Amino acid sequence: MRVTAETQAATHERILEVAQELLAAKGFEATTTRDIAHGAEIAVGTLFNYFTTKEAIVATLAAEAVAGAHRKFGRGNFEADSFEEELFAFVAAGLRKLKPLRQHLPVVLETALSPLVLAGEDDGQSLRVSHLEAVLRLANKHGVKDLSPVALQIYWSLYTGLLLFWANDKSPRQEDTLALLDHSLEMFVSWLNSRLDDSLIKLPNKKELHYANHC
Amino acid sequence: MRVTAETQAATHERILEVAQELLAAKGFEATTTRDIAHGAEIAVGTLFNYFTTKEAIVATLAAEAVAGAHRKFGRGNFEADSFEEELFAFVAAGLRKLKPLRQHLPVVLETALSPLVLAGEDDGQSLRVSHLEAVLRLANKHGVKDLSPVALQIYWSLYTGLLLFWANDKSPRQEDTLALLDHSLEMFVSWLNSRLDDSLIKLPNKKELHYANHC
DNA sequence: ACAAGTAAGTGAGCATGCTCATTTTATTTC
DNA sequence: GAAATAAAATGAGCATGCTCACTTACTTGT
Repeated sequence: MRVTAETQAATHERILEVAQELLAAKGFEATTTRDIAHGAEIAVGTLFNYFTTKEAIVATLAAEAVAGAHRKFGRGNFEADSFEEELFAFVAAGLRKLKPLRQHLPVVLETALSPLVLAGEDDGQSLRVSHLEAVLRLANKHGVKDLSPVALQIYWSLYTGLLLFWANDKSPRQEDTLALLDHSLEMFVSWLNSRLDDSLIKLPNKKELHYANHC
Repeated sequence: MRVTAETQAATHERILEVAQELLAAKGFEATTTRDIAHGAEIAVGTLFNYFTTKEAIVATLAAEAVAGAHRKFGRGNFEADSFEEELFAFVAAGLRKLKPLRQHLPVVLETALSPLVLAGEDDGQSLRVSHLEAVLRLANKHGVKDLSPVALQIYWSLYTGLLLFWANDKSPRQEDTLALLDHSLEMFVSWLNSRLDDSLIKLPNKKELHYANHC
């Protein structure tokens, strides 16, 4: 069984390699599951023993690509700039790793990047969860304690919007995407700070007010 | 030919009606294009003379659903609250119209809701473009002049993030979504205001600084 | 009134993502 | 080492989104 386990890991890896090559060469639509299976020298049925859907393969590629960046920033041995600047560096590092998949990210938006998708999913959710965990670690490191679920969701909106924009960014070196990231984070972080201030001054929470009659 | 034109419009409408019924009854995946064609009493080929893809049908349903809200707020005869409150009411009105399609919105995220998708698309882009145009009108009405492309893109990130969240919102009356909307808009509008202030005080534009070496 | 031309309709058929009953391979038991 | 058992691989086949060569229906010119 040990031999089998190693073989399985090798097959898993081979599938991902072949998929990445074909994806880069022909794009997502033109790359059929038969192609991938053939390239990995397995049957189609075997392919689906390793990945539940074609999109899951891309999701896994994306998750593995950014895993490095997550680990690097998770160790916390990065020089401590401001929260905003470190967050910027973190996201930018993730983008660099994701570059080969740039144009194929929209196809995983629905599953891997969607918020609140039914839990239990293997590789899809890992991208979202591990990214948000890394953001939380960065926040805590800079004294921004316990981001609320709403704050995390807003961050996720901005992040997925950035990825979608990036996928279609035609500017020469994707500098438009970096500008968008810069402004998004500036807005997000200063909003976080203003909320911290509010809670210190203990202003009455008025957020219930003007959506009560819009339900 | 006039008779034909009317017939076409009727067929177009019948397709949408049938699609909406089947979608509500069985969901997007379980509703086949053969089902829709059969329900509309046309051949499958005819269906694809009217809509380029299955998703385009949903996109059209969504676009038509929100058209009413767009027109209402476009007329500008709405009592003038603050920009933030009117924007909230605008988006909330859109959500109410979209309610029957709530769970099916993710499938059009890739196409209809994606930013910068190659122009020329019929119904998909119309949702994005007309929504942003309505937001621009609201902004101008409240003295927020000429939202920059970046600001619009950030708004779109927040809006699509909201729709994705809404599609999976399990809270009894989707109050979580409204809370998310409230916070998103509060952050967005106060960020807009702070940018207005900045440009008045003519601070040197520092936005190029810290992403220059992250490309 | 008829022929020619044009636009819309049609559905058999294709491509492809995914399944599942069957076969093959690996491991354990005696 | 043979039989039994478990696990993994297999690929024919299914479902379905979409196409396209052909048919049908209607308009126009004479």
